[in-house]
Amino acid sequence: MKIVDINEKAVIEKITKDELNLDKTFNCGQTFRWQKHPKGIWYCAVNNQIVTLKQEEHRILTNINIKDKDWLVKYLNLDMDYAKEMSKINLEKDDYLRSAYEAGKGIHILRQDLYEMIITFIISQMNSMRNIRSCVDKICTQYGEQISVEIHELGEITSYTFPEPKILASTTESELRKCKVGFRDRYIIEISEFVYNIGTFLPDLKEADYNTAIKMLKNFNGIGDKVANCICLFALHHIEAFPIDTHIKQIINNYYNGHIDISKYGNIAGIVQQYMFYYKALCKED
DNA sequence: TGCCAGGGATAAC
DNA sequence: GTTATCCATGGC
Repeated sequence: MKIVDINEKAVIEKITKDELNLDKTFNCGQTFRWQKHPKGIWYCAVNNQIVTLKQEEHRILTNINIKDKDWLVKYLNLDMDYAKEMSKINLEKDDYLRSAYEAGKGIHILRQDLYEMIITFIISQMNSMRNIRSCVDKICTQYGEQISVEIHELGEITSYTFPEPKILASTTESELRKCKVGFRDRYIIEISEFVYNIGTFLPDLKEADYNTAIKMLKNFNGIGDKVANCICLFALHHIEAFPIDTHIKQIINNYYNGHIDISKYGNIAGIVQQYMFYYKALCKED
């Protein structure tokens, strides 16, 4: 894999769907904002711009200026060889993971915006993936900023940014409930107020190690063990984090005799978790 | 209709 | 330290 410059746009060369699969990566439950245009191009308002990604057989085309290639590498976690990492895990006696890895190959763990992940995974509690996407959509269209851009193959496309903490800190519970977040309204407003008032909090959280980050996050109402681990995994890139939700619990009960020793997955337990989650929740295999 | 969805807070023991 | 109940909302 390498990134080259074609007409000032970054192109990811020599990358297959087994190495990075955009469909799986954007549909696997870690992000709820990327949209796929009918013409097959993924787009989303991230990094203060509309980013487009088009997967071809051996390369990925972008609208990103070559100057921002470092951001792209970090966001898509192109600086990690997933096959190499997985080769360190013994799959021989781990039938479920072997199947899950085969199904989920190509998923990457994104490095997403911290505040967005905090709010998104507060919304995720006791909610369906479909509803989470709907809530996040409504929050962005009601509170975010509209961005439009002209893309050669698509014409003008429009997307909305995820709102800044300041915006949700100053809304009301009844206004926020128009986004159908239900009982999670006060959690969202409370943490938005805190993040806005204590400007050092998010930077400190980014500097913290995994265990410290979990403790800092669980201090808030609405963030427990599972949500804290999702935030650590999808925003802070603590890829040792292993969120246990209702699907993972069922996997543990049905395929691991009620207990799983995640130490055998070393420091990439989060990647393993994501293969399992994708296989169980999104491949409809049973 | 009742049950479940990428859970967590609270009260009760 | 564990357990039961409730919390909005939508799909099936």
